[in-house]
Amino acid sequence: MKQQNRVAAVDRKPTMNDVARLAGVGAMTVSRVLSGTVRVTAETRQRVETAIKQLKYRPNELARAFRGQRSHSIGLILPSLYDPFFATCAHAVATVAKERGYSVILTMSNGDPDTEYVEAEHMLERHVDGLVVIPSIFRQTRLTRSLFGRTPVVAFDRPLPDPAFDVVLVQNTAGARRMVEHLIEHGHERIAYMGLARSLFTINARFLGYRRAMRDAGLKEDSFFGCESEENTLRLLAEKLKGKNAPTAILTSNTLATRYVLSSIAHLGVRVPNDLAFAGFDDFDLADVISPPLTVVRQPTQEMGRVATNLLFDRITRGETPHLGSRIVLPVEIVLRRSCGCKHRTPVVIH
Amino acid sequence: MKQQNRVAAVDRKPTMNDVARLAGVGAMTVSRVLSGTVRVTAETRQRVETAIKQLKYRPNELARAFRGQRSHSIGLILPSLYDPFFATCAHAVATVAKERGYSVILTMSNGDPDTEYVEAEHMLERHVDGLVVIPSIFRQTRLTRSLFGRTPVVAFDRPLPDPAFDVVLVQNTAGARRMVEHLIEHGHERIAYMGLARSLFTINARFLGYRRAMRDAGLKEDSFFGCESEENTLRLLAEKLKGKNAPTAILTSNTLATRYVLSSIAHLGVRVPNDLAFAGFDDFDLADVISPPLTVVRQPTQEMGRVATNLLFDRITRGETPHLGSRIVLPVEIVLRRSCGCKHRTPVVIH
DNA sequence: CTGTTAGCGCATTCAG
DNA sequence: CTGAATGCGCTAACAG
Repeated sequence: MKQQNRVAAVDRKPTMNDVARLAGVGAMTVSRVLSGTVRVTAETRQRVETAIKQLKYRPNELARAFRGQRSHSIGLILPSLYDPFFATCAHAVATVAKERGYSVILTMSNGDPDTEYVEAEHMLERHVDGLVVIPSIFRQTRLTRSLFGRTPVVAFDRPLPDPAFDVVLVQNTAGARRMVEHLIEHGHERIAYMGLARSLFTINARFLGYRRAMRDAGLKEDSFFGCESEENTLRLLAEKLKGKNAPTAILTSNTLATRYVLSSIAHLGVRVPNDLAFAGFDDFDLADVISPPLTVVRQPTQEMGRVATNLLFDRITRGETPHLGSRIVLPVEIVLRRSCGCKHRTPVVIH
Repeated sequence: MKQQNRVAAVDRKPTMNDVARLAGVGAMTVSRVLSGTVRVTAETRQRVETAIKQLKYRPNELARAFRGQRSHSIGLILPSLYDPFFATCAHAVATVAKERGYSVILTMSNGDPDTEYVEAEHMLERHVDGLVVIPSIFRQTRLTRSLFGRTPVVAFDRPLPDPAFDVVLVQNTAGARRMVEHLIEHGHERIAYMGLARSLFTINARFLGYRRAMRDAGLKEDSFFGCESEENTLRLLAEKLKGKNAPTAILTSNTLATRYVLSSIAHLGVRVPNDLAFAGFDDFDLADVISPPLTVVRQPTQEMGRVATNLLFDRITRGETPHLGSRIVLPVEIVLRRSCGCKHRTPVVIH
């Protein structure tokens, strides 16, 4: 019976000491070869590298993190991954982290402040070097600066109440406002805003833009924040459309609301844009495939995730936690398709 | 000037020893209070807990993992998070991990075998207790059992070549086959299969189901695997529809292909299901909102992620890495809406 | 019931 | 240029 290679027979994972012994050098020399920070004789390096390969040695990042007071990982807390918007954000964050050689620890808050808090604590226990988070609910979140100590935290998509946190947002208010102005240019005067709970920062910010545009035009606002379910939305839209001051145009607060309204519109047999013009906030994958193609405010989703993560790495690198965080607001685009009444054969993008 | 609380003035994070000192006990006692595995006098426990609160002590999970040879984290490698299908999988995996008190380290392969390999190595360096992965490309993946040593790995959605890996799949072939049979029942004889690259396991498996159904019915197959872009798909569909043996029904391989075909259909002004019946593999959010609502094979996406992750935890708990992995195949459903020619007002789900 | 010792794998500090 | 000692924070094993 052939003897097992002694090397492979070792049960536990090889350590730096194993490598050093095999190469006939000290552990430090191995460490130096690995890190490359200090000069080592070519011949010694060679011996070490051979030993590493022979043992299939892999540095223990856990030990390294433990020792070095730097975990080379960041935390990412999102409400959910079911929403493609959040998933896209996550992709962007993870991509930037990878570029920096960092790992991402992912967790979801489900939009619940308590879960969010507990998960943030877990991240802290894991000694993440920093945290990127899409906060749960503005008025209810338990995330405070003191919770995190010196660990940098960047919020994005939605702000955190404590201004000490950095935050990256998009032009929610301005975007909604411009969209409404466009609808007004189409001649609409009865424009409704349909959204999810106003307690969500983005939904509210967009509403404010809607309201501003309506007021500036001397029009009466007509908004509804109960689009939490398909049923509710259908019921409401049916009512609205039946009334004698029925809206002739609608702006939805986000993709979920858009989806519900779209479904309701189909149920009710309303024709878009003839019976009702329609625009949504947040672009999505099938927006230009459905009929008619949907006019939307497009937010720079990936960009937002990238900017937030880069900002976090700035903080990590500099090691400072300023008293007042940065507030970065990214521009949105208006994508004119046909649901608003435009006749463009292909989308027109306004910056 | 009021003196800063001595406790808060400490710069570094408090350690177990700090707590022990403050409570006037040994570090082990603190450890025991925390773990709760050994009995401690109520009074002592009280003192320790007070000290913990006072110092805002948080156990260092890094040290614990390092010491305990168990990182309490699992790795998750996905091709991408842009695809809502993958994102849904990720959500399921992360949810199960959270239930078990585990962290998830997330990374993307971008469908590239080399990236996948490098990322797997990173996971190993981080000493994840296990790995859940949606592999890149069957014939090209470099993920082998020997790479991982004793670290358990579960593949899902797509298998890995090495049968030593556990894998969780859905009924790709049977699902496609039944869908085609349904199309045949509608009287179609020229049914086309349109898909992405056949090198992808799922796309190929579904094609096999399509082919089987066609052959069993004595029909001629007509398939195309170039739906990698909107342009390609449009060009191809236009050609196909122009030909004298133009298909009267189409089955698409997945949501991306469905999207491209949908867009092409809109461009070409083809009416569904009158001019062309249409069914897709994989349900998606707007499938029942578009017009006509789309008939699809629905796969149990979340369930697949959950099952895979639970299987992984089984392996982790048992500490065994069997020579032959399990192969779990989850059932799919046929969701009959209207694009196939059915008249149902609401979807009919066939199990 | 509680304290002491020791060591997980690595890299900083200090010698040689 | 290289090696030895030391300790990061925690917990198993052993004493007391």
